[in-house]
Amino acid sequence: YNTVMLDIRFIRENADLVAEKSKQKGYEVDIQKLLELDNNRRELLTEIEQVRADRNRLSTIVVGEQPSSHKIEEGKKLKSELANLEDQLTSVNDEFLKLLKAVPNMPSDDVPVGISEAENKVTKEQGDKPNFDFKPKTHWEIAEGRGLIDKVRAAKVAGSRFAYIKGDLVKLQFALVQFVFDTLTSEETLKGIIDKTGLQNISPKPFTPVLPPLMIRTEVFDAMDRLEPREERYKVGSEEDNLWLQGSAEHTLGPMYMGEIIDIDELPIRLIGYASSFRREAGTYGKDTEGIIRMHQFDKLEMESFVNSEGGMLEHLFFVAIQEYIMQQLKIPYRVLQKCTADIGKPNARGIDLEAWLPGAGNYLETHTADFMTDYQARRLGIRNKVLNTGGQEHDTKSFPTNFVHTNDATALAPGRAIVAIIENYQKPDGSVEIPEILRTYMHGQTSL
RNA sequence: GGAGGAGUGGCCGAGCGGUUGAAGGCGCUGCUCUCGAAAAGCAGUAUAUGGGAAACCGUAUCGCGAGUUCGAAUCUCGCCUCCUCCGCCA
Repeated sequence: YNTVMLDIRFIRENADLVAEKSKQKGYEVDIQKLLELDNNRRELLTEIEQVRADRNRLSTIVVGEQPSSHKIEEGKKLKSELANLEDQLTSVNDEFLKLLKAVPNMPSDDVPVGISEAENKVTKEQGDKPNFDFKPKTHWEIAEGRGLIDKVRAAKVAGSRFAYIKGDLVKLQFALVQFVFDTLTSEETLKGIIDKTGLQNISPKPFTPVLPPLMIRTEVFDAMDRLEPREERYKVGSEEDNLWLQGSAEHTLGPMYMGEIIDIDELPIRLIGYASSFRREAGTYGKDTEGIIRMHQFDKLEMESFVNSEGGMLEHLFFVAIQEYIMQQLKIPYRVLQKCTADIGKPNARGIDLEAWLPGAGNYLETHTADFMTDYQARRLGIRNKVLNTGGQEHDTKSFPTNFVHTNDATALAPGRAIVAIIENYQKPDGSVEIPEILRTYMHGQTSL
C-alpha cells in the first residue's frame, strides 16, 4: 500500500490521476485551474519574498544610528509595493485554497469504483441467522408494544425522529457501553483480536475512554472536512457562538491534537469516545421512519486513532477486526461491505461498513462504519509526528523532521442500532427478548427483557 | 455576568520599537579528557515554506488575526486560552 500524499506537490506531479480519482468519488475538480493558481501563487510569493528581503536589509541598521531620510523614503516605497503584491497574493491564495480543499482524498487502490452505494461490495457474511418457528417481529413492534420506546410523546416534546428510550432498554444500553469500554481498554483482549486476525506488527495499546465536547467550532468542523453538508448539521446558540452540534464523536476527537507535533513513542494514540450525536437527517423524509433506526439524536461509541504514516492501513484493518469481534461477542449475524468510491466520503481513502441482519424487518441494517483518512485530515488539521531516523531512533529533541499522522475513525458500537439488532435476533414467541450472554454480567444476571 | 493578571523555543526564563530566530539556564547530541563513568571544557541543538542536484540562500513564525511604523516579540484593536477574586449555577 502506498501512502497517498495529497498535498499540492502530489497534485502537481499526478494531475491526471487526481482528476480521475476525484471523479470516481463524484467530485468534479478543475485541476488545471488549480495548477494555474499554484503557479501564480508561487510567482507572487517569490516576488514578495524578494521585496521583503530588500526591506529587511534596509531596516537593519547600526544600533544608535538614525536611518537617513533617503532610507525612510526607500522604505516607504517598498512598503507600498509590498502591500500591493500582498493583496494580489491574498486573492490568488484564497482561490487556490478553495480549490485545493475541494480536492477529495484519493481512494485506496482496492476501493471499488462505483457511482452509488448500490455498488458497495459485500466481502463477508458472518454468523448464523436465527431460525424462528413463528413470524419474527420488527424491533418496533416489540419495543413499542412493551413500552420500551415512546416516540409519540417525544414528538410532542421535540418533534419527529426523537424518542424516549425506557426501562430495560436503558439498562441494556449501559450494559453495551460497559462491555465496549471493557473490550477496548483491555490490552489482553486487543492482543487476542490481533492474533486471531493475523495482523502483523500492530500495537495492542489499549484505547483511552473519552467523554468529548458535543459542540464544535465552525473552523474546526471545516478542518475535519465534516462540516459539509451543512444542512445535515445543527447550528447552536447565537451567531457569535460559532458552534455546531457534532454529528459523531469523530468530529471532536479527530481535532483533539490539531496543531501539535506528537512524539513517536506516544503513537498510536487510541481513543474511545462516548457521545450523543446529532443529525438533521435532511432529505430522508419518509425513510427509516419506523422505530429508532434513524434519529436526530443518538448515542455512539466511536474509535479514533492517530498513527504514523506507515501504520494507517493496518490500523484501519484492526478497527474493522474490533468491530467484527464486538458483533461476534454479541452473536449478531452481520455482513461486511467494502464501500465504493461514491460512498466512502470526501476525506476517506477507504471505508468499510458492517451491517447487522434484522430477521423481523428482513433486511440488513448498517451498524458500523470504519473510515481511513490517510494523512488527509491531519494535513488540514496540522497534526504531525516526529519521524524516526535511519537507526530507528527518534531524532534529538530539538531537530527532527516531521510527517503528517494518519487518522482512522470507526464505530465501536452504536447502542441504538445494536439494540434494534438484539431485539430482532433475540426475540421469543411471547414477545420477550433474551439478553446476549456477554451482556448479562453487566445487567446483574438479568437474562431477558 | 463583574474586576484583575498572564500566554516567548522540548522545558524554565530574559527581552517591552532597530543585525533578536530570539540572552541565560535546563535538557538533548557529538567531540575532548578518562580504562570506563561522573565532573569539566568545546561545539551543535525549532518548524514551515520558496529556490537549488547539493552545499546553501531567501521568507514566515514569540497564543491567533488585523493595524500603526522606514522597521514590531516589543505599541494599538479584535479573538482564543489559562489563572485569581466576586456573583450565579449542575
